[in-house]
Amino acid sequence: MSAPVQPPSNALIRKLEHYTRLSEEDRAAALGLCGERVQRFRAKDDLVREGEAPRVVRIVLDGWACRYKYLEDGRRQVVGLFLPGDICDLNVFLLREMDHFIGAVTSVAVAQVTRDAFEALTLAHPRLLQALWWETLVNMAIQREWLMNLGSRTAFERIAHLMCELYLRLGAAGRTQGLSCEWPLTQAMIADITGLSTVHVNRTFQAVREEGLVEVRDRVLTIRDLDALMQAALFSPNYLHLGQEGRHLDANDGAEAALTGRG
Amino acid sequence: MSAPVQPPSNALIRKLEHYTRLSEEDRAAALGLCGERVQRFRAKDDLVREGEAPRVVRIVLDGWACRYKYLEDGRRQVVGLFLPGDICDLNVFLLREMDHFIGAVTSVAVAQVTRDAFEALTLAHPRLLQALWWETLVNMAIQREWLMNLGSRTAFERIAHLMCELYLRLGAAGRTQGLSCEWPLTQAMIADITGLSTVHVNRTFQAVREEGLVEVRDRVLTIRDLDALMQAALFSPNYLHLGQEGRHLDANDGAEAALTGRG
DNA sequence: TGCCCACAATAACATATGTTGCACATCCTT
DNA sequence: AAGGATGTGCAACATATGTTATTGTGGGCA
Repeated sequence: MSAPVQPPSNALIRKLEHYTRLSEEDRAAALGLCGERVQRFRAKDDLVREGEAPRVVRIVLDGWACRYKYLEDGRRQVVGLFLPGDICDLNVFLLREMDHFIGAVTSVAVAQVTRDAFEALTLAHPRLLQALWWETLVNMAIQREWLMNLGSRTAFERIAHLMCELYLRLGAAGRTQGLSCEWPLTQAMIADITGLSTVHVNRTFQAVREEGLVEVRDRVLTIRDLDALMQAALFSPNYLHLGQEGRHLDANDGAEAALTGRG
Repeated sequence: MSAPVQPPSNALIRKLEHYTRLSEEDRAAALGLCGERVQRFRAKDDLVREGEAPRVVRIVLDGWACRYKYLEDGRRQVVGLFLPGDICDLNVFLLREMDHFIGAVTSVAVAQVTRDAFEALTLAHPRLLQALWWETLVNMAIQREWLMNLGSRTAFERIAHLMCELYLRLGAAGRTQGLSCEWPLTQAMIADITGLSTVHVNRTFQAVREEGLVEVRDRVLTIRDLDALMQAALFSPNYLHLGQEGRHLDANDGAEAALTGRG
């Protein structure tokens, strides 16, 4: 119905090629997935609601989304962020009902792949399926690192760590420019991600800026000292599993270069 | 070499049948997986170390294990618990190196399935593979709920929630008796799971007991009032995705009955 | 028998983070 | 131009949780 979105370069493919080199056909197949039933949502709308029966696999083409849950008394926790190229859940349709919400952080475009379409495509392209499995494993690793964040890091470290992670993840999807990337997160949102109060996020966010580590202006984050930021966050990029092979080497791309910095 | 372990009833199969009814052949195939290269570890030994290249899929047959990570300065966080019947990571071998440790909590027996064996078996038994995918999705849901715990719940709620979760997970694996289950966790361990200090775990653990919600003696947890415990924890079992169909209905099994209690 | 070690318990105190409440921009709508 | 919504900044104060240190207990082991 609506015309498929063509992001500057396809974020999913770009990301998957951090894991493996895809053949021309695999790339075409991946592009096919991204062209399935593209739908747009406005910021703050829900793509998926708790209790629904999952029917499709969603791929974020553009914009940011998040997973979140509520406690009975209204406390809200964001338990995951989707950036361009991220897949909401391979094979979700095996579950009877969703245990959480997925909401749009910014306006987003998502491809919605039916079970049949998904199975047909991956059956024909085992290498692509393997790459999607890798994506799943990396997502699980990111969840684990978020547990580290909430369980063991201070407020300052959590916020700095979030910045490092998002910057590198966006870099892997080809969505950074030098040391800058979009930063659409409000402080209330950061509070729900980091498990802090908005007031404390405000205090701490300022501290990160005052240390000269980052700048934020017009919804754009610019990292002033990536090394220092990573150190302050106790950030180690290994959990992102962005290998060396098959990388796009943009002269201009700080995010990818940073990966070699530390083990 | 060593004789395959035969737990009272196979925890993996028992758990998978909460999702789907397996055919005789599927069950035999699952048992085959559990018989692969069985190895035993003593409590506190590591099964897997950070930085290693993952070669096999591990299935916990008996005993408890955990995933954990360190921050550079030594802070430790447990980011997951493996109970009997749990699978360490489907397809881990797609990753170049482990980003965390897996350690034995108690003495454990694990099956170690090579990539080839795994692929051969699941190729022949698509329904089993689907059940294993379900297992993976549930593990991701559990991770999300742990994020809720660390990000949004108080110390009291975290500990109560952990008890509810482990009791129900053990129940799904056929490892509970009435309202009791094994409880091998030291308070230091609980601290690393819940992101609290040992001192505060001690205080809070006592509070949970003094509220009359649970009792612990000789490494056995007995829940005195499951409903009240769940309420105090803001616990909702939906994220465990233990459906109604295909259940083993043991008269004696409080854990399964509890699932119907709330949505 | 005696020593050591792991684990639980407690006390006194320190502090990171939460809460309440308000002020002040900016931006959009009417 | 007014009004509301949304997001940031800030102050004063409250408290949940962390820290350090010590004690007691039981089990394993020489």
